[in-house]
Amino acid sequence: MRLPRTLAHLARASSRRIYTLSTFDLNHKINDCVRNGNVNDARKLFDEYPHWRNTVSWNTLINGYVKTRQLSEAQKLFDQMPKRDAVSWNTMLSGFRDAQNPQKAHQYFLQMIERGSMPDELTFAVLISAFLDTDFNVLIPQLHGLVMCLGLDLNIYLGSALMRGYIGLGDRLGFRRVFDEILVKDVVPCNVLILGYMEFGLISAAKKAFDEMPERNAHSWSILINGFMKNKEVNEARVVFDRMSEKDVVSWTAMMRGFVQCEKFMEALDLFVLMMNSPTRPNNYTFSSVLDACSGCSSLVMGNQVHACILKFGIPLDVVLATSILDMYGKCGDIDAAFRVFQSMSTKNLVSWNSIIGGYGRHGLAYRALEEFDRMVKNNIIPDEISFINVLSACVHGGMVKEGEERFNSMEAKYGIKAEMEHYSCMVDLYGRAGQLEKAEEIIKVMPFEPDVIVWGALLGACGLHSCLELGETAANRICKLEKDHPVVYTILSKIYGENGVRGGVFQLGKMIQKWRARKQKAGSWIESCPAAI
DNA sequence: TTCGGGTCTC
Repeated sequence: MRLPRTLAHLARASSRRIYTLSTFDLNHKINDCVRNGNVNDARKLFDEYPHWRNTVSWNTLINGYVKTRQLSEAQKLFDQMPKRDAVSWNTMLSGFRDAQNPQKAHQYFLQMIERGSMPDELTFAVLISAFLDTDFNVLIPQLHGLVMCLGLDLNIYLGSALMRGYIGLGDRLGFRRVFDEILVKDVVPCNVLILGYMEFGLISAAKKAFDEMPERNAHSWSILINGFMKNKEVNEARVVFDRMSEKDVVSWTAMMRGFVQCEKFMEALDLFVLMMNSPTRPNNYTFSSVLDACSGCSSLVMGNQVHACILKFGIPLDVVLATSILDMYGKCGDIDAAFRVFQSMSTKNLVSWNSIIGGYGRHGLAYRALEEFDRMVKNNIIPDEISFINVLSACVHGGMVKEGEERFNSMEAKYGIKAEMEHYSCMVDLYGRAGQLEKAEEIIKVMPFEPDVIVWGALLGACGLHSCLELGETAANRICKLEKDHPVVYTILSKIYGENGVRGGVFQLGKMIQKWRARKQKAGSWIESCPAAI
């Protein structure tokens, strides 16, 4: 028997109704899983109901993979999608941005246009943020032009990203023009305005912008503090910090970090103690800065306490924090502890290896430093210019001239790394200390830059060590031309004059010291802090 | 369903 016509209609209508409801439900459920970080559950739902999927389901799941850093899974899904919209492309772009892969972001953007998807404001916001601080940042003004051609709005997302783009390019006018052209502003572009002014050293403009803000949030205060610190205005930063009614972990950390950057290590540690007595709890960022402060004043006692504190708080030891700890031990004189931390790390990156190599070098264990360098290369980590600074200075302290020479020559030949001023000054130091002063002089002659104070200082130091009068005077003269009133110059020169029996020279130097009111430079050591730690 | 601004290691 056939169903009456009206009933059949009803059945079809209700099945359609169920169909749309279920797609809505499915997407909500997938989104809930993704928000809770359960991508696998989201995937199960996605696989279970293939007929209910629409583009939103695909996009949501792709976003789940992107957010959990499973880019290859995201890419697989993206390739299988029957129909991609701007959201799909934007999601992939944000994944490449988070993975710091501007090439891929660029490539996908071109594909997006080729395949006829229309980019929107967010596409450009994400793309610009992917290009920030990379070689691709030269494309940002072109993207800006494209935004204008397409007639897109300069909304708060796109506007803030563009402002940051121009800040990165050092384009003060472009940055300011974009701010003025943002149609409806909220607190974020105003914060970026302060950030930019501070970056360009326009402190009073930044202050004015801060004072005139219609509303402020935690970011505004931290940006201001950071800006003052960047411009070495420590006192101004402190005034702002003290004015803050609700200090959060970021503002505390920014303040400590600033003290460390201005080499005010004790102030940083004092602030840490204050923070521990406040309701705010430190995080891994805080501890990185505090450990840096411990290294700065070579206080193993404090360093040990901070390490214990990290364990007590149960802060997860990621690569960055573990590296900070090992670096602290290396700089505070406990190289064994540094190596234990290094060995215990399940993932090590280039910075971790550089840290341990630097630690061994600093302790005069040049062989160990070179061993670790070779072990690093074997582990498929490609050395950078800092690896070589550490390796070469290890050779300097270990007096390993031949090894140092070999490593220096391998830099460009093997790894394509151009030697910088620091590498050349290591070589001058290396030859100089070994008494090969002609070779040291030769390095200065062949280096492709105008030698700086450190290079001449290395040569002068070597001349002091080997009582070389003529070359010592040359080096001292060059240093005085570059930087007046350098106390070490007088100390070493008077030693050279004394040992060469040039009494007139000693007398003249005495007068010069009086004239410049130069004092013998103070020396520092971590030895005094060791016994307390044992 | 994609979303901007503040603190991290050599």
